[in-house]
Amino acid sequence: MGIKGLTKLLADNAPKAMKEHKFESYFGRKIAIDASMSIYQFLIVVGRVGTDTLTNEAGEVTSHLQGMFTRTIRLLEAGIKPVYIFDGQPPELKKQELAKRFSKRADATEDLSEAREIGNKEDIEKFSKRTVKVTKQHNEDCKRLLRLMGVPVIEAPSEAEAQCAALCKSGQVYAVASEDMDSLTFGAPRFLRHLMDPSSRKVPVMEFEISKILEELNLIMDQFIDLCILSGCDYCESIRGIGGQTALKLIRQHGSIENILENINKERYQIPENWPYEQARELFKNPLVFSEKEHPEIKWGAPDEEGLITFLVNENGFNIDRVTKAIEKIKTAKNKSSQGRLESFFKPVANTSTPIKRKETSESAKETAIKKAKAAGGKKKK
DNA sequence: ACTCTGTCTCAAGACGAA
DNA sequence: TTGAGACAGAGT
DNA sequence: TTCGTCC
Repeated sequence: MGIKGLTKLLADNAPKAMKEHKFESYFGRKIAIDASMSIYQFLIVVGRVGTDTLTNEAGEVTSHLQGMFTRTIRLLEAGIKPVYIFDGQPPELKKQELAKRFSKRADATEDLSEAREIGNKEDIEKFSKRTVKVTKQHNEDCKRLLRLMGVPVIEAPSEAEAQCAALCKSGQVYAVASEDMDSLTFGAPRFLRHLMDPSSRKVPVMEFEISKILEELNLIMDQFIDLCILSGCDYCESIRGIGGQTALKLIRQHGSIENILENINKERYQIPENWPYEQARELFKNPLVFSEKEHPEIKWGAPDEEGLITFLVNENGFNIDRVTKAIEKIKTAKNKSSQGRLESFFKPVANTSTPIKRKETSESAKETAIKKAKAAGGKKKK
């Protein structure tokens, strides 16, 4: 779930800390990406018609491979150097949350068989999406694929998001790309949202810098973490009746959760029993991650052409022409970006963030989108 | 009236031929 | 899974 | 731009 409402909270209270950037401006940059999140999305959506997905001869799902393959090529073609981070063991505190998700999936499985009996297509599709789970096998498949592509893979000891943030803190990558706002709470200095979107949608890449967020909110990192816990995170409950806005007010007023608890009206606000906010804070502040020396060196290599053909074509039924063409793309992209990042390419574009709201009424949605795109494009340079 | 929270719903990739 | 948007209801 | 296909 990430941090509840954090995007909106930042848009309202720290708009200058968010900047729009062009996808192309990340040429030559090393970017850390949480793999599980992507795999999950691919399994849900790639090639799905009803309950069917893309599969190989043996009937095993290949949607995640198709998705990971094409997306990674897109990144490489843009000159981006991705490194994928895989999840390890979840922390104890998150187990409760995971248990909830597990039972939801179980419910969905029941709903699914019910829907099957009735034969409602839409329901079948809806419920089957909810039963999707990223398995060990999916993860292993993707690791193998990425290694064959010459793209580095890191297996985190615990939370992938935390490992991503650590890589960014130590300067091994330029930024963390994710849709999960947790990255900021883990202290990723530079965080990108919607990195993958701009191709098909009109959403620009949104870049957050934690230092600017802290500056603009006038908080120190510890207070920001407390703010996130109060707003609602994966590790523990929050206080009913307190959302982002109120949390920010309270943190500004009292400085820490401890002080808030001392001063708050406990008649009005129910503090959860045995509230483990201190442990949650510790998980954000000092998460279990590998240091630079503890994980393999991050290197981008040449693709293993034979290996890719064996894996994708022979084992998973991919079309050989497509794979061959794709390999060519990888090689071309590699040559182009091997000189690294030309700084002259990268003119600092001073663009301010635009608060994102604006309601679109039914039919004019398309038009509005076009107008927006034009307006944004025109404003950027002057 | 206004602000905030909580609950519900929805949609979700990438490509290229037409 | 994730966020966002629309809505209702509670509190100020 | 839209729509069907990828496996």
